[in-house]
Amino acid sequence: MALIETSRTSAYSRDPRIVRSTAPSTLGSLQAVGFFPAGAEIYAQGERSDSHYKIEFGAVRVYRLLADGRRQISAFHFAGEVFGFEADAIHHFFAEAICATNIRVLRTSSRQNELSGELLSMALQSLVRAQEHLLVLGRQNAMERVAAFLTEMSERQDDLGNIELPMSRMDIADYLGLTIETVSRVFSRLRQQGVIRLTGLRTVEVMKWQALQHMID
Amino acid sequence: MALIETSRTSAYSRDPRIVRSTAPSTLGSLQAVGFFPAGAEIYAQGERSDSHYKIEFGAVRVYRLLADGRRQISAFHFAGEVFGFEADAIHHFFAEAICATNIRVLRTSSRQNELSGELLSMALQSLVRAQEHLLVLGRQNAMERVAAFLTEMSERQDDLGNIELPMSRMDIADYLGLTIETVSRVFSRLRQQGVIRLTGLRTVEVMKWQALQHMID
DNA sequence: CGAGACTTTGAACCCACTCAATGCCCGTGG
DNA sequence: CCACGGGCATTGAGTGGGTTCAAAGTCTCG
Repeated sequence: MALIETSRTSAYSRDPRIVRSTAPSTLGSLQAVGFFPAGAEIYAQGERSDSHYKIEFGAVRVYRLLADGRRQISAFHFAGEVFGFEADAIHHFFAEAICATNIRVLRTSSRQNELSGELLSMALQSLVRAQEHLLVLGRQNAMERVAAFLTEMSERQDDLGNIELPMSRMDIADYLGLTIETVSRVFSRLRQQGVIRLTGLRTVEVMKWQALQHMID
Repeated sequence: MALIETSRTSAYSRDPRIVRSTAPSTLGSLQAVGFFPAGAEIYAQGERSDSHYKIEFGAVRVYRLLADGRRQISAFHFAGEVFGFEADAIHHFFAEAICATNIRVLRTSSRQNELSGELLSMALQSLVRAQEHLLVLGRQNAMERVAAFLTEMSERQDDLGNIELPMSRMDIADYLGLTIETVSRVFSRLRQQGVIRLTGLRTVEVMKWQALQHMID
């Protein structure tokens, strides 16, 4: 794969080699708990894949890179969710911890049928989310994308009204197919319109749900 | 769902009520073969979903609509493929035949485990395709999108070099998140550069594979 | 051969990007 | 405690690729 390490990720995130906190030793079918600090790589495109990953706490970004460094985050995952499904035992994407994250590795059992009902269900949820995100990337403008993002993040958290965003503006931009400047400008515009309040850099309070919903349909 | 019939689809495709050629009667677990002429609806967003669909011949588009008529095709499917996976027994998308198409309906069996291994595999293939398409829609320009499209269509057909495109320019545009004018302009540019030849309106011959590949990475 | 549907081409516009500078937050050290 | 610094985030000005609007061309099927 002609995928290269790019300058944009230079600083803090990729270099430190991470040691998983527990050994992947047990001979049963699910095991191995690992802690990943912010920015740590969980797996890389091209690696062999024989596991799924369940998040115990924290958050994960799954993404792809072009040779010139353009990045598309295909999904965010949060506590309780499972990710890392692959069709052919090869990882087609990169996965990194967004913040301090603990992950349980679910080794794909040879007796796959036992789990496949549950796995199928979770994979299908990922499929529907990805296909719905195609509409956002293909057909919605910047304002609609951010509105859709805030709505999605809110729906995936228990606390309604106050949204915690563990990811940076660059992560949001790379998820929405925008630049950080555009994301920032849209946040500002929503703030000026009184639709949201930025209670912290990574916390958003939605003041006018109706206005937000009206933007995405 | 606030999805409305839009003016763009006015003319030929949606109105004629289609009658499936065979009754969905049998009491076993997989049955009901149906023929769909070009433009016929296979299922609609919001309908109950208790089946998958296997294409015997023909081609299908799966898409979503916004209230104002903007459309995003999330996937094309061809002979031999299975589509219509849903996470929660409700269709989240529309599916239509692109051309004359025959479809076998696979009723989701209550003993889902028997099929789930195979179904899981096909669903995962759809998932990987959708996630890879996110990169195209989020981060690639018009030329790169068309090059990726031609490459994908070629890889999914046996005949290399000559690509059959059953779908219209509008379908291609709505798959790539572009307008028909842009798609047409890019085709023209590729033709002028000698990269492709348009042997028919719906047939493309690739003259310079290397140039095409160079565009997408 | 005519009509409608689809495609191609042209010209002007606009939204998001690029480039650039400033601001903010927080951890670190004097 | 405050000054400094680095990493993000915000804001501004100008540019450009794709869209929009419009018209001409082409294919197909009665």
